[in-house]
Amino acid sequence: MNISAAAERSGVPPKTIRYYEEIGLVRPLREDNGYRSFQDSDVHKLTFLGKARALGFGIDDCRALLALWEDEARTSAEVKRIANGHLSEIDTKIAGLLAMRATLAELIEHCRGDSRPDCPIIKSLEP
Amino acid sequence: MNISAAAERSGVPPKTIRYYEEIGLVRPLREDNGYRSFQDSDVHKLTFLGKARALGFGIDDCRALLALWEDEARTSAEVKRIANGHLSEIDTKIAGLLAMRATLAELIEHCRGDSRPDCPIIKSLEP
DNA sequence: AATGAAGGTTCCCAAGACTGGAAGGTCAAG
DNA sequence: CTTGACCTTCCAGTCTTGGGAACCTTCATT
Repeated sequence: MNISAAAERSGVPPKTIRYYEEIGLVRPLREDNGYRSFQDSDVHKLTFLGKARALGFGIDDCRALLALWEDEARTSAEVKRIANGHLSEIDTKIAGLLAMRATLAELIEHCRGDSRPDCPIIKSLEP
Repeated sequence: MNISAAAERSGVPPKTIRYYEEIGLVRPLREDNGYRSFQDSDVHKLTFLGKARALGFGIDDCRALLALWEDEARTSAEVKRIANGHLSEIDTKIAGLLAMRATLAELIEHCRGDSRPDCPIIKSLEP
């Protein structure tokens, strides 16, 4: 299977697949002509990676999760540990964004948004 | 005033100040020896930028807000427009993160996290 | 005067995770 | 044989810093 077929089946764009190969996440075989040759197992890995990325896992987490997936002796505790770490990061980001949002929304609420220069948003940024 | 003093007063690190100069957000004068020479107005701008960045505004928004701040003929409507645009982006990000968080939290909840390989988190990533 | 510390300067590299484009090889159909 | 759709590699850019090297200036101390 060529790269575009693998891309279509996995949902991961060709460019990204090449990048994943470059950083060692997948290792497709090569045809005599130099084209990458994807097995079903490669496509499965790519699909796995696509889903993990969609959940926001970073590349390093993806690498670890992929290794665990292929490790029959894995423990669910290790998987859970990684997932919990990622969850914490997400929560931190959400908290930061919510704080920003609250401040910003309040400023916007008090801004008349008319043709005058007077504006609490600008005012809040002033030294 | 040298760069480290300006950094201290504005709260913006020297490296970041140099970057802001590079992209034209501030234009400090230069001493004969080549050192940057910051006026109070430069420090005020940097402080303004620091606050705007802390609210999550992108560099382009910061540039626009800075211009509006210095424009006596500005309209609060224009400021509000930028702020609302940014609020939308924040809301989009929050929504994405909350969706991820919900999925991930549910998976984690159902993962026993023991020494066995069986794991709903990994399972959800499988093709 | 000489020296050393503490500042300043520029420039390059790294991050994360791709994405776009250029230059060129390969393949199947007409 | 040509066309067009693939494929390949390599280079560069994204965005906002942070780290560090190599070098210059200034000031204080020996």
